[in-house]
Amino acid sequence: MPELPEVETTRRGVAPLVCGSNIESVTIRNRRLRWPIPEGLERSLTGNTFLAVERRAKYLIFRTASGCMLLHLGMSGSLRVLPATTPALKHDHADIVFTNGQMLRFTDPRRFGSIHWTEGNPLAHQLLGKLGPEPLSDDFSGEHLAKLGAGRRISVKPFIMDGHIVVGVGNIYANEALFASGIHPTRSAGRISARRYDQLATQIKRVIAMAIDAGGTTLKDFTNADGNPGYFRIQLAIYGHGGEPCPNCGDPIKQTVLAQRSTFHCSRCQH
DNA sequence: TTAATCACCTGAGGGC
DNA sequence: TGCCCTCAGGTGATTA
Repeated sequence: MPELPEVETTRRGVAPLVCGSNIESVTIRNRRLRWPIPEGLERSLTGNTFLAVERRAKYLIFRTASGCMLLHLGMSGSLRVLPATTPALKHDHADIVFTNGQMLRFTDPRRFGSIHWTEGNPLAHQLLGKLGPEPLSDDFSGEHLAKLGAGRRISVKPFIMDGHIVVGVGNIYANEALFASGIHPTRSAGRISARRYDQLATQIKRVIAMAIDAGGTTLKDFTNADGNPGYFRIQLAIYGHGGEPCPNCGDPIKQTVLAQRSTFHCSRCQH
């Protein structure tokens, strides 16, 4: 289930394989995703060349001379570069075929992903324009969290998962960063000191950077551009360890539901 | 304006 | 073995 590190891993895997490749044809088998794949995407892409593959939040931006394709992997989406003759399977939604005999294939069983086309500035697209800073950028800091959290009653976990606050912090990394910071996930965003927000921002950066270095997180659905799983799961301290001893104090890790998401915390270490 | 909830979707896993 | 149910998750839309 792609979070920001998985998307970045996908970008790094795909970019060198598709940049500079000329698009010969586009096949859409099933337009039904979170939003329907736009009619005319085939016409917009065919004959073009991918100039660059960038990322903003969990969106991949495929730049061409005439516009950009925006792609979100959703919960279960994946991109692979394959020989153009590879037979399609049930959940293969789109193939972008290059003149060099390769193709970029988008697969998404749960169909939470999406594909868009824009001829304007992709960063100003309605889905990207109002997003918060990238977690690894200098714009994201404890000061930023403290400023936006002031006066807010919302629990800190859904607060840091809100893309308008900071992008790319999904459920797994929110659990891990809060545990590493010693902050209880239900604590109100407006009741956390500047010093603790500094710790939290540092831990969010650390956890996400580690996951990117490790190639993403392996859960049920994620494979990178080579079709191989990520390797971060073995380093998860708390996510998925409900009932097991806390690695710090040995107390059992509690599993609850907060804002409709599985939440893991240690009552002794987090407050 | 803020916070909570709903809706979308399907594979995996467990119980019977 | 097969059926049924529950769970998981990101995020925009809707509701309170």
